[in-house]
Amino acid sequence: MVYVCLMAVDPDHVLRSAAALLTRKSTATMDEVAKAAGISRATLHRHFAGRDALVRALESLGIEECRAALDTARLDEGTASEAVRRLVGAMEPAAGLLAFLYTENQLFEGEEQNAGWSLIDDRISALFRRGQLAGEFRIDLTPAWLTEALYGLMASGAWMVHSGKGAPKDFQHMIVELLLGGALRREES
Amino acid sequence: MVYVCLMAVDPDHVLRSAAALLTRKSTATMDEVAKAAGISRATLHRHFAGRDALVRALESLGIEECRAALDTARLDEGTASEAVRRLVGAMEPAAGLLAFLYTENQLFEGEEQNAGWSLIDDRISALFRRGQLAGEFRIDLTPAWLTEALYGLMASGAWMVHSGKGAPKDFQHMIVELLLGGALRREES
DNA sequence: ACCATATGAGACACCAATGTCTCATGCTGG
DNA sequence: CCAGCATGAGACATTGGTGTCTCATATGGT
Repeated sequence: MVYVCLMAVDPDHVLRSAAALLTRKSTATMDEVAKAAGISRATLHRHFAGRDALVRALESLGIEECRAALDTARLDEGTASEAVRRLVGAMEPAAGLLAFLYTENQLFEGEEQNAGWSLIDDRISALFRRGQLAGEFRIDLTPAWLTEALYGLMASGAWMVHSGKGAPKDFQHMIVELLLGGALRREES
Repeated sequence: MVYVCLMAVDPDHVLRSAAALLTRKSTATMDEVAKAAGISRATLHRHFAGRDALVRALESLGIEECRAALDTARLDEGTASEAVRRLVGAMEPAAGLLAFLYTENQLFEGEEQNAGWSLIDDRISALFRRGQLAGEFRIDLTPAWLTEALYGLMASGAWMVHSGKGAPKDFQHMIVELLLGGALRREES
């Protein structure tokens, strides 16, 4: 007879609470993370061996959300511009978590889970490359740089929204318009 | 009789060493910082009361470098586009330090030294606003967002160079072209 | 009703980094 | 040469966070 999850704590809920907290305060202690999730530190420790394990799990969550966003954005359909717009919209909910991981991962430099990120980078880079081949995007900016810039702009956008200096509803527009159109005004609308 | 700095350690040299190190490893200990500067931890501690004081000093250094970059870029001269290009070029040496402070300052949220940053933000925002008033920049992206985006792109650029995925010589071009022109290809060259 | 399991609360040792101290050793100016 | 001071090295206590443990309790299945 197998006893499955009696008063089980939802690990996903814990992860999302942790993500929300660490997004705001990246140095939050295990105790704070536990309180934020509404559980005790002991229980938190039962589900995640330690802080490293927690961050790893958060990284996996981030990778998974990115993958899901990439899927729902259907990068192969329509013009590359439209795909970029969909992508930014789909990734918006994960922007805060990504910003946290973006700054945290410099510590795990040259580690293992980079494979997961590489896949995501590749898919985004491929999108920009598709736009270049279609004559839609300029070719003097490498897909790798455009990908990195997309991350940076999403982090800036998330920071702007989080600090109250920008409205969440403008998130997608701000990023897409700047990334694709740039700051220069165009005569041809 | 006043004895002035006999075997004095150059505080500026210490700060720059610390900046270079913390740019790469933001969690470096005081011991590592001291070793990087070629001094003992005791001496480091004599010059900077603690880690907080060190970070504060680094923040002041960053503010000062930004101010200097703003001055040398002569934001009032020529077109706003040219001024932006000069600004990015002038700020490039400080990009790594800025990226470090950018992630570190979320801890000192709502503190005092923000006044220094506000001045810098204002000058950059004013530049973008000037470009808008001159009909050079589009008006649907706020100066505040353009400023934030500039920071984000510089951080991404610094990361790209630091990780070896991009050449330092491309730093200015990558950022300015994307920020001003965007990713879309233009028929009118 | 009973038992198995997960949880909460707390105690505990441990570790890394910090901050403070002392002392010996240099160097520099007079 | 000598006095004075900054430095380097190291010892030391302290702190904050972590990881592990135990025990009491509540809950859900049988």
